[in-house]
Amino acid sequence: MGRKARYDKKQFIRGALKLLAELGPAGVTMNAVAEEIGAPIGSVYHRFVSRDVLLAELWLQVVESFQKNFLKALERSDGLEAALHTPRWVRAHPKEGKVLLLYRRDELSRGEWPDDIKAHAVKLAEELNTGIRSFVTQMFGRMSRRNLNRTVFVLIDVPHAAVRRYLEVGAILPDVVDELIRDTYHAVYKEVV
Amino acid sequence: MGRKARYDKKQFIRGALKLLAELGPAGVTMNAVAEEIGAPIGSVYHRFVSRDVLLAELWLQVVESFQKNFLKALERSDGLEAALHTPRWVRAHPKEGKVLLLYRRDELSRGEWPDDIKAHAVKLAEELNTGIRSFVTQMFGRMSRRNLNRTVFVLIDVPHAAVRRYLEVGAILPDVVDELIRDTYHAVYKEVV
DNA sequence: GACATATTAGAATATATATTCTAGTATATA
DNA sequence: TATATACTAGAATATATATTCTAATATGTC
Repeated sequence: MGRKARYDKKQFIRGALKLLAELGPAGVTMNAVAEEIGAPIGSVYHRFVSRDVLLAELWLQVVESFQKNFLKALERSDGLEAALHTPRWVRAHPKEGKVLLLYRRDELSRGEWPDDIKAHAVKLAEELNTGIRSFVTQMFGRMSRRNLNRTVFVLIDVPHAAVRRYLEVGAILPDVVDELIRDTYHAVYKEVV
Repeated sequence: MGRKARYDKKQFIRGALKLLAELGPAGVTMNAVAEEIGAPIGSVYHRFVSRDVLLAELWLQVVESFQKNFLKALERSDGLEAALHTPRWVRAHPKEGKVLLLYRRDELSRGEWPDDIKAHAVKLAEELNTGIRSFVTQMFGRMSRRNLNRTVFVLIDVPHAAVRRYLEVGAILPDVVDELIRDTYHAVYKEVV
């Protein structure tokens, strides 16, 4: 019932993603998003309550994309694969990579989120959390704050740090990145592996 | 010649630093800066051409503060000390730490910088660059892109990554941070040290 | 003490964007 | 074919902040 839609959420999010990767947060104005896909601004607001929510959905989509295979590697107890997932994912998804690694969530979307979006965020956070915790238990035999810290560092923080520098200047990720991540992985897990 | 100043640059920068660390970039409005130190907004503009320039000067001051002892450690060819400088400096300068590690320069100050500020930035960048390069030469016997990459990773990227997570949530830096930085250092430099 | 001027004061203005609002359009359903 | 309504359209509005502007004020110099 009612007229057929010419533009849907996906298109607006794709447009916003492009603008965000190319111009940064300030470039993602509602007019720019509309223009990017040739829609009137009214149609953007027909889909998203606010810019804040549009960016929130974009953010969650990016996080979900990143986490998907990262968690799969963890489930296989393949820590090294999980650590190397970051550069690989970034190579395959350059725009998403920029969003995840160059901006902070609260820089993109600051207001209160609607319940469904908040729920989605909680779900993703919990998935990541339990994924890492069960990996730690597998890996070390038991959970401890220290082991958790080391794992988060090796599987997430270091890979992100290794990649970020290149994304900032828009350079292609060299292979050294993977090499460094690998070295760090073995160093920090030396007692275990 | 003229009346005595009641407010100087330093005070405004200090005020902006506090706001930035507490509220993020959006909290650093010109009115807020003025209010922070009880000055009229006209006096802020009397000292700084624009918000952009105020933030540029703040940024350079923070970078300079960070680099000072970092470079000293490098000059002593003390790579480990240089790597550990990040968590130590952040503990000693929490507000500056947040600014340097949580925000990107172009997020704070986007416009064209006046010549003197640009010159200052170039000077700092060159100092860091030559400091690292001469350290690499000392350390490895010769300069190479690969050795430079490894060094930047170990001395800067990894320490920053280890610290960032805690700054984001306003937590005190635990000792694990130093431990992890140390482990990574030895791992990546294993052929050398 | 008078003058020149660096500085304080803060109200007024400019500008950029998010958001709202009203009108028109196309399609599913009856 | 009539009707309800999801959607398109984009002009008008609201709002937040940076910036400008004009008028005082105090202090060093003559």
